[in-house]
Amino acid sequence: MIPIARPFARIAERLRGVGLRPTRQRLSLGRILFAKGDRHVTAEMLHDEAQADGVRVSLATVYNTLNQFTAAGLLREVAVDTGRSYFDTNTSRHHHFYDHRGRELTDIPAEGLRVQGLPRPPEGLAIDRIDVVVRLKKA
Amino acid sequence: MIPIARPFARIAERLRGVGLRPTRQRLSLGRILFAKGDRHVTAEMLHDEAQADGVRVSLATVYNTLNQFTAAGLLREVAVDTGRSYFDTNTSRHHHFYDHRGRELTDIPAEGLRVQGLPRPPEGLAIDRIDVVVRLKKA
DNA sequence: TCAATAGTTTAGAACAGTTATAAACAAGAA
DNA sequence: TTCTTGTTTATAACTGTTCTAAACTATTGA
Repeated sequence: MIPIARPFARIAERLRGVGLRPTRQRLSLGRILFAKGDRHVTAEMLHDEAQADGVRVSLATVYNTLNQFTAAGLLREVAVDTGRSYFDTNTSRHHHFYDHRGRELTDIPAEGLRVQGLPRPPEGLAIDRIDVVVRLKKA
Repeated sequence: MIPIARPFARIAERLRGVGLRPTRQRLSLGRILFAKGDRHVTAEMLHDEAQADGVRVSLATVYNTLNQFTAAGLLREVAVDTGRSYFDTNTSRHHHFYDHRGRELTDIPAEGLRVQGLPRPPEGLAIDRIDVVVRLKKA
C-alpha cells in the first residue's frame, strides 16, 4: 500500500521514524509545514508563520529544523534564487514554475513532463536528479 | 551574418555597444571572461583570477561589472546554488550539469534537448525561459 | 518516579556573499 | 585643457545562514 499524504497524521511518528525527537518545536513546525498540502517556504516565512500562530520558536531552530527535515527526506530544497533557500514539502519527483517578481513557486507535476535528449554525464558522474525551472514573466 | 564568438574581438566596441564606457577595469575583466570560450564564474573566482593576472580591481567593481554585463546581456546568471551566484559567458539558450561537490557547471547544448508536456503557465504570466539543471552525483 | 545523559533549543555572535556610500578618479565632450 | 558625468574604490552595511556555549528537555533505566 502506497503511503498517502495524511495532513494530520502522526507527525511524531514520522519524526521518530527518521531519528528525530518529537520536540514541541519540531511538532509545531511540522504541523505548519505538512498540514496545508504542498508548500514552498523560506526560513523567514516559516518563522513568521510560527510566531503568528503563537508558536514560540527561534530562527536558529527554524533553520536547524528545515535542514534536519531536508536531510531526513521530509523536505526538499529548491534552488531558484541565489541568496534565499526555498524548502518544498513535496518531496516526490516534480518541477517548478518560478515567478521571480512575486518570488513564488508553483509545482509542475512530473507526470506528463518529459526531458529528452540529455547527453551522457561527465565521466565518473551519474545523474542525481533533474530540476526543471520554468521562469515566468508578465504575460 | 550571424555574429560568431571572437575571443579577442573588440571588447571595447562591445562595451560601447551596450552603453558601458570601456574602462581599464571593464576591459580587463571582459578579456578574462571572454577570451577563453564558455566559462562559469563567481565574483570571487573572477576577482582572484584578475589579481593573479596582475589586474588591480576591487571586489566591488567585480560585482558591479558582473551585474552590468548581465543586465546588458553579455552574461547570464545561473541559479544552482543558494548563497553563491554563477555567471555564464554563454548567453545563448542552453542548460547545465551541476556537480555540487566540485561546485562545477558544464553546459548542455539546447540542440537535441527537448522539454515536452509543460502545463500552461499560471494566469497572467508567460514563460520567460526554461532552465534545466541536471544535478550530478558520484557514479 | 527520578536522576542521569544525551539530544535540543536559544540568544547572540560570527560568517559569507553581496550591495550601498561617498569620496577620489578617469573617460569623453567641448 | 577644463568640465561634466560616469566609474572605481575602501569600507560600512546588510541579508541570509551557521556557529557557540549555556540553558533546557525528551528519553532511558534504575
